[in-house]
Amino acid sequence: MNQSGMRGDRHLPPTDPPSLAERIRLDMESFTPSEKRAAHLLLSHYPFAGLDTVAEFASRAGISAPSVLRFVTRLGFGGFPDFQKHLREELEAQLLSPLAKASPSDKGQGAPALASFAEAVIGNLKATVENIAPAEFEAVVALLSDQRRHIHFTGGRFTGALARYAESHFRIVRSHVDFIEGQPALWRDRMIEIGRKDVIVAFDIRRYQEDVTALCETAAKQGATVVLLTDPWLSPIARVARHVLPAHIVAPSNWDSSAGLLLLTEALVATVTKRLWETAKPRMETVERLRNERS
Amino acid sequence: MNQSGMRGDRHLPPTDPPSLAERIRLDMESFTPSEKRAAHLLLSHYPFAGLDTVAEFASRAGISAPSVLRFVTRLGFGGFPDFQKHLREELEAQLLSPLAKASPSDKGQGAPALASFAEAVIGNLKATVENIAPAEFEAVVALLSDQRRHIHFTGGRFTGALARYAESHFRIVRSHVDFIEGQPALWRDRMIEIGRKDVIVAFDIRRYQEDVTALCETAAKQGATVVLLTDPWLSPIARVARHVLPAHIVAPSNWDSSAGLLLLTEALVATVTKRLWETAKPRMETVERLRNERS
DNA sequence: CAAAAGCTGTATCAGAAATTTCAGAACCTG
DNA sequence: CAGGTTCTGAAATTTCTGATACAGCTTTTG
Repeated sequence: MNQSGMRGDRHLPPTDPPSLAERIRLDMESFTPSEKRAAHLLLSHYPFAGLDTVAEFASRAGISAPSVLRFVTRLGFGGFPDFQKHLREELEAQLLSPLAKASPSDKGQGAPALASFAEAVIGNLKATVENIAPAEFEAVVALLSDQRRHIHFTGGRFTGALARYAESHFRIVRSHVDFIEGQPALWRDRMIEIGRKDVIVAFDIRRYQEDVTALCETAAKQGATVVLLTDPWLSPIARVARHVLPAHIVAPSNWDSSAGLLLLTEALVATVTKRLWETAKPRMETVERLRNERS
Repeated sequence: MNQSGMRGDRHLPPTDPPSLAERIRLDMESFTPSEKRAAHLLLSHYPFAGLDTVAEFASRAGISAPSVLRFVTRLGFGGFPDFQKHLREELEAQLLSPLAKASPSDKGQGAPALASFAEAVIGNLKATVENIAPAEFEAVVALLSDQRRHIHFTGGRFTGALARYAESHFRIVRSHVDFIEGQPALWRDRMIEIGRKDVIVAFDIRRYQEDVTALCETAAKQGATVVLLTDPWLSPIARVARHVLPAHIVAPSNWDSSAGLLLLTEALVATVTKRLWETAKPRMETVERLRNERS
């Protein structure tokens, strides 16, 4: 009986308002390239991007005005004013309704995976922030803001990318910054130069890598200050580290998430940049100028 | 010259949002009768009543269009468009930061900086997830799960680290994975081998890098499929990209945050790993065994 | 590889919207 | 109640926006 009902309830979204944004996401495939640009712009600043003029919208999206018009026409509106009116009404309805926020549970295949993954990552970030001792964070900032010291970044097979990311930013903010490959053969020789004025910033999460540990132990033995970014179970490097910043890493995946480590890294970059602004600003301008000249 | 502080607009109240509505309430007495009607209409449906046309607003308020114009002029705006723009911006600011109550008070201490930074990053992640088209994400997963294709990762000076991060994971999950340096000299030769069966996954956010764009354009010209992870303003690579995944990147820093890109990367890794589990599992075990043997 | 179809931007136009002008109405003020 | 001031709206004016036609280009298809 009632066959339609059987499959129907699997497709009909239980959520009330068939938001325009949702429709756009679903139809994204059928759009032409420039329509996709318009769609992305609109979704990224939904719905405010659409409340400006056609010219403004087109300019921001990097397409021409007629393309914008064709876009809104394809969405089923009679014209741009119609489109704007819809956005305003939707916005008003949404703003006046009490919750309305947490609804958009998309049905598709990819979305739930992405959404739940994101949720887990966000949980990690919150937990990470709460478990960082302010004094510890501040101490690391002070260390990295000391221009007389040399800063060396290193990491394991996955976290090495984060170390590189950190290095590529700090290299611009201040001098005496470099990256050390994890393989012993690559750093054994350089260890002769590591001393009391050096800082090793190591990234290491579980499946702790022996070569990174060895590097840090050697450096510490020579008097270097070791800063460790790791997981809550603490890499063995913690034994020789002056400062430890742990991040939560568990995600619904076969892999650990490094988002917390990235958060700490970026927060350190941001804070140190502000603290060294007087000297960092001219450096950044110079770098920018050199880049432009080259091209 | 240029004595800061002389500017007239310095009398900003210490309280955060000097909402227009508040000002109108305070100045209500000084309005003329028809201006009061305009003010009441605006406040009763704030701010949506002001987003319509002058004629509409005048009609609803029961006054004439010129009276509306005089009203907004008296409020200090250069014209009706200015007035509307202000309303939109105020609305957007209010809607986008239901969390960001604490304004970026740069007290310099470490912990608040970390907390507010984390809040911004979390906001970015949420916005990123909401603006990703499920079909787009799914399409990319399918592409990266196709074992017959070759996957190449690349990125700019900062995002290159993310590309490496992605590569170091996918390399273990499946075969035919590599990393391409951004510098043209390093990839020109390899381009000869790029064809229809190749997939280029490019990371590129603003200050878009010309060499990465050139790489993708060349690859696309040879028939490769280009996947782009970028910011909401879309790297020029979007022109040749089959799929685009934009991530929000604005943070209270002099630098952009790549957390959204990392989230997408890790979500892709997690999903593809699950999909290829049959073949990925033995691969991962083998990798693990080889690592242990070596040490 | 050629033809067809589709997509996109430039140039242009029509029309609507905001703004100004100005004369009359309402309201004080003495 | 007359003179002056302020306020208001109809109509004229100007600005600017959204819409369209068309041609070049890219991609697809046979």
